[in-house]
Amino acid sequence: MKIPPVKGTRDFYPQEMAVRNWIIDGWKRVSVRNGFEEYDAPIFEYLKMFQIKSGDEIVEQLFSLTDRGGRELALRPEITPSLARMVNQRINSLPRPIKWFSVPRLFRAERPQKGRLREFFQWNVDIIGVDDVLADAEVIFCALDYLREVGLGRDDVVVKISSRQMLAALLRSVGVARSELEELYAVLDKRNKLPDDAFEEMLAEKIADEGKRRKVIDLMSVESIEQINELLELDETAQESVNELERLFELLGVMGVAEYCEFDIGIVRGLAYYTGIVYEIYDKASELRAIGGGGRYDDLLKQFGGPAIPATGFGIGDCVLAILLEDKGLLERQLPSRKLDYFVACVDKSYRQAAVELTMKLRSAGWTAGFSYKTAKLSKQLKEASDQKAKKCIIIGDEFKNRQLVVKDMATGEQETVDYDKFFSGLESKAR
RNA sequence: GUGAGAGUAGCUCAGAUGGUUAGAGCACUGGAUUGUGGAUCCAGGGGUCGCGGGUUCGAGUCCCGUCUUUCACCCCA
Repeated sequence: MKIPPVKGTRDFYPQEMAVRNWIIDGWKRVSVRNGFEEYDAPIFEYLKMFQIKSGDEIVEQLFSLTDRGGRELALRPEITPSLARMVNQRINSLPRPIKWFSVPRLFRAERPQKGRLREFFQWNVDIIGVDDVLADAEVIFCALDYLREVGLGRDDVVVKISSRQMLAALLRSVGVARSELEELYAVLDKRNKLPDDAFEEMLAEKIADEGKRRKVIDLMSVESIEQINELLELDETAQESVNELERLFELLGVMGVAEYCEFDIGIVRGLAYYTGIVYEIYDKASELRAIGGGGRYDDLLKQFGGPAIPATGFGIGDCVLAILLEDKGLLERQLPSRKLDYFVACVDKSYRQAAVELTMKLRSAGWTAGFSYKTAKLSKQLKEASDQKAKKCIIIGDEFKNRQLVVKDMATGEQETVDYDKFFSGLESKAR
């Protein structure tokens, strides 16, 4: 009976595994050099943990189960709640700022489509305990540091940035009630995803008043922070958040990544918990869904039963990123790394044991070494050596009776006969 | 959850109007070559044609269902 892979999952053959490792190793390396420490949490949590933040709607999109003790659990669809829990548990003993990252494997029971699967990896980088917009700039830099390193330039990716707090203040100043904001965000989030008339139609369902609606549409059409000043009289909160955004762009300039960043008032994020700066990372051609996104979530730890501590961070998934990297031709070189330092061949069955023994000696000395399961035909063994990308091939033949080996350089084809003991004394000094 | 397209060997795909034993290239295994690899040539293995049901003397081909997949919508943490 053939059992197929589960819907929305991937098998990682060595080829795909090499790509996955390359992506994740890059995430980790960049996180560490930006001063972040790695953490992780269980792959399943109490179901209710994921309901706190997002409500019952989210439950439909979770893989959930009841264990034998009757506990209602769910495979994690994100790691931020676990992060909040972990930080809250030790909030009084953790030195601040808390700069942590993680590469969790996540699960969402959605219908798979381009760039979205049911099981995936996500790079999460967060700074907890810093109010300053400098922290937002630092995590954005961290994301760009990675993207730049793997070869994505300013013609490939863009970070679109706005501020929830500013948007809220501006909407209130044009007459939108505080209680209407939440629902409106969902519509405004579509601003960049819909044609103008469809967007306006959708907006009309939320805002009946023509004049008020016009003002919102005008507001959502601004293309720069300066334009906001021209369009509206700013109250104190609005001015504060505009200043904050301006400072963020200034800092991104200092960090040398300004050309990757642009203001876009249409960035709202679907998620309710964002409180300040929000951003999404897109491919420049905007052909794919968002590569990642993030923002400030100053109230989240409190919602999870902790003190009110400011926090900011982002997440980047592996699916869209891999598609973009593939499109840009940046994955071609990521092949499985089965590269042998030495391949040990023997010309005759009688030398087989010597070949095995020699191979193990090489391995113990720290070299990557292999031998063939075939003993017939040297030519076959040499073919196997080149298939496995061996740098050198050691041939054990009749010279071995005089304790000598033939060492062949597979790249140049040159070979020399060397004394067995000399070969090993030379090797060990090299390995150190 | 809604809508549309697709499913033949590990991969890419042939297989008019239903008709004997379902093919090719690549990949894989072996040989040509008993102490010298990447090439070439030759040979071989590999398929319940996604699965189930129906129509028919006969189904890879037509019909229905189902699963998977792709794309879009919903949603996007």
